[in-house]
Amino acid sequence: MAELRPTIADVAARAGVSAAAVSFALNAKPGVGEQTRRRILAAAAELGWQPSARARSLSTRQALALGLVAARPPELLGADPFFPSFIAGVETVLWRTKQSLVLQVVPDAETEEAAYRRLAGERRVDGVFVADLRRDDPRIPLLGELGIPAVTLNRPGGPSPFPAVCLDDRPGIRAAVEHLAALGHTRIAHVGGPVGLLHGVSRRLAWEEAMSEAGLDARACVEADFSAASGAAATRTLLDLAERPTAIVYANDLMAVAGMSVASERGLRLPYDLSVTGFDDMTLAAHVHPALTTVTADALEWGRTAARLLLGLVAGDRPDDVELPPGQLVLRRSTAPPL
Amino acid sequence: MAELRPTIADVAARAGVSAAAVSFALNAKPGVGEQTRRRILAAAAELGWQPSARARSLSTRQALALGLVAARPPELLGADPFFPSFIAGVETVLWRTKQSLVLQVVPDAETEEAAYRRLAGERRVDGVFVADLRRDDPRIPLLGELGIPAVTLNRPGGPSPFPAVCLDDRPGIRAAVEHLAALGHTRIAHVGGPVGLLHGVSRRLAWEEAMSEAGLDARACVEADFSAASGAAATRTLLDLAERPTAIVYANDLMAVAGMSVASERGLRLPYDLSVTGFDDMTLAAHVHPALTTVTADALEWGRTAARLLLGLVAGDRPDDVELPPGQLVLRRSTAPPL
DNA sequence: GAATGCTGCTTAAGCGCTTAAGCTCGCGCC
DNA sequence: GGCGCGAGCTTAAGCGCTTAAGCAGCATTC
Repeated sequence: MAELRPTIADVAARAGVSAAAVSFALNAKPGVGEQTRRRILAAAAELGWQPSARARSLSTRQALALGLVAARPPELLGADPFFPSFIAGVETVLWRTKQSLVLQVVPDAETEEAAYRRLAGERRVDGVFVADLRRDDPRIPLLGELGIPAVTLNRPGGPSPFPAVCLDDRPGIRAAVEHLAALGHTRIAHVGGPVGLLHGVSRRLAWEEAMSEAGLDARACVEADFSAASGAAATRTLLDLAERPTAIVYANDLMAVAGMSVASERGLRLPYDLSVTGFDDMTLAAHVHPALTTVTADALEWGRTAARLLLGLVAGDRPDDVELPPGQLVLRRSTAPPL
Repeated sequence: MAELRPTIADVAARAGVSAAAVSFALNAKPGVGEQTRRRILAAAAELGWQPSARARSLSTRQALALGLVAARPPELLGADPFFPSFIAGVETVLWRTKQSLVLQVVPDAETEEAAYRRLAGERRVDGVFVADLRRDDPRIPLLGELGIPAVTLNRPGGPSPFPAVCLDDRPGIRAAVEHLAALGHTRIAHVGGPVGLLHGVSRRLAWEEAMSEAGLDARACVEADFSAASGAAATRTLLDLAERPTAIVYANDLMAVAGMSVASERGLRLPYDLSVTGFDDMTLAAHVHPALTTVTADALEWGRTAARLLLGLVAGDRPDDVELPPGQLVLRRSTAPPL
């Protein structure tokens, strides 16, 4: 019923040329006269022909696709605004180059490795993005061994053969601490991400540094895992402290929002009894009460840049690392001088 | 430097057989002796050979991939917990079948159409998921014309050649209204999604029906767009009403959380001055203050089921629509009798 | 006027698989 | 002993493109 979709041969026949000529015309290669080229393009349009990506990629040895594997438990994946925005950024550039994004969501780190092996082994993608870097991340050597181009989000701790797109989260955290210190806070706690994750520790270290520079004691720190539940739990721990903090710097917005709720629940009035800062500036941050003072993180731009870099790498460039402008502290209502 | 990856010919040579035999052995087809099969598999393992997905799909005429196009503005994409969870569900089943997911994120409905055309035209995917159905959704005829298998999330309004995976959101909304009415509320407002979206109107209609069944007046309704900002704005409108509602049923959690913040900001004490319900049960819902009474929506399971259905369809089945169990109202602290 | 070079095509091979068809055994059977 | 037959392979074609190499025709060049 539905007739087979046209192939390059059909287009060639209709335009009265060989298949090779069609290919040349389509890819804007020299060797086809202007007249003929137009005739071919017209024929292609009339037949509604689009070259088959599979045939193309078999003969060009390119997948014309990039891969992203997200190793997060499903519930965190849904809550965290990072991936969707990053992906949206990636897509804006892939769209233009007619490439596509192959996404793999896996529950844990073991499956993650298998996912990379598969993506590379089956040659489904020309390159991959590496997010959520861990300490001594096993993916770096793995990808090196698999021989697949990759771009890392931020620089891994050890040596890496891959270019990185970096967004320094330290200035934002420092700014938050400085802001709180300037308001008069002295007991500023931190709820961090997992120390296994590089951006977990980097935010924590930035907090410690800024604290010591401000001459403050940097001991009130709880490790959490970026989830709302863990943020709430960490907040309870901190609020139970004998010397209760008057401000908490959270490593992401999600935990900050959960923490604010815990504080409210305990009858603390925000921001007077407790000041709070987040990180990410997720859209909801501006719409909680009090609106959350946080640090922006342009995941969209991160995605765009990473995509451009990876495409370049795949095309044979030797791109340098790129440093994105660090996030800005945006002041809202969740911070105030301590009572 | 990195030697070329092995092809089926290398494996065949090493095992001392023809390429065809390797193919048979790999795909568990008859016609290869047990001995030989083992020898082939061993050779493949030694070389670390994996069949190239491109070559495979060219010759089998299958992309071995499914497509999902998400047409949402990037900021909403990031905030909404639906897509990530849905995708995670899809992936759990695709992982086993060695298929992959091709994701396209596009900013608007026009680009969306082009995205489907491209996915189908380039034959990058064997089938697509259709989410966020609209009234008289143009994608239904489009996909029919493109001749690509599809599965819709919920049933489109008009006739559709495609099977649907349905999750009825009406019982949840009705339960919310009934719960509020039972608590003694009479002025129960609704903040709905865009009427252009089927699940926007279906939730609204469910609210209206439940209201009229409870003998209540169903006029306090504001259309929003599922975003936090729009939820906040809608809430302001409602709270400005001469006859201020004592309860608001939101069409999703994000708007509900934003609405709660608006109410707090105005000095209303939740849930006493205003009861609130959400929809989706995003993880954050349990961690706001007061914890949000909402309706569960198992996006993960939705993804799993849709993936199975689509794989079946692609394989030539004629699957029936499947009806998922409707979401449950989960009672938390954001609802209470009116003062 | 033959050699040279370009332009604008065509031919043919190849990408790495799948699969229909064919071939070669060894075996049972009459 | 010849025959058919199935099991276990191999051969070869084909999937729909790309691209190196070839070739015809014509304009230049000396």
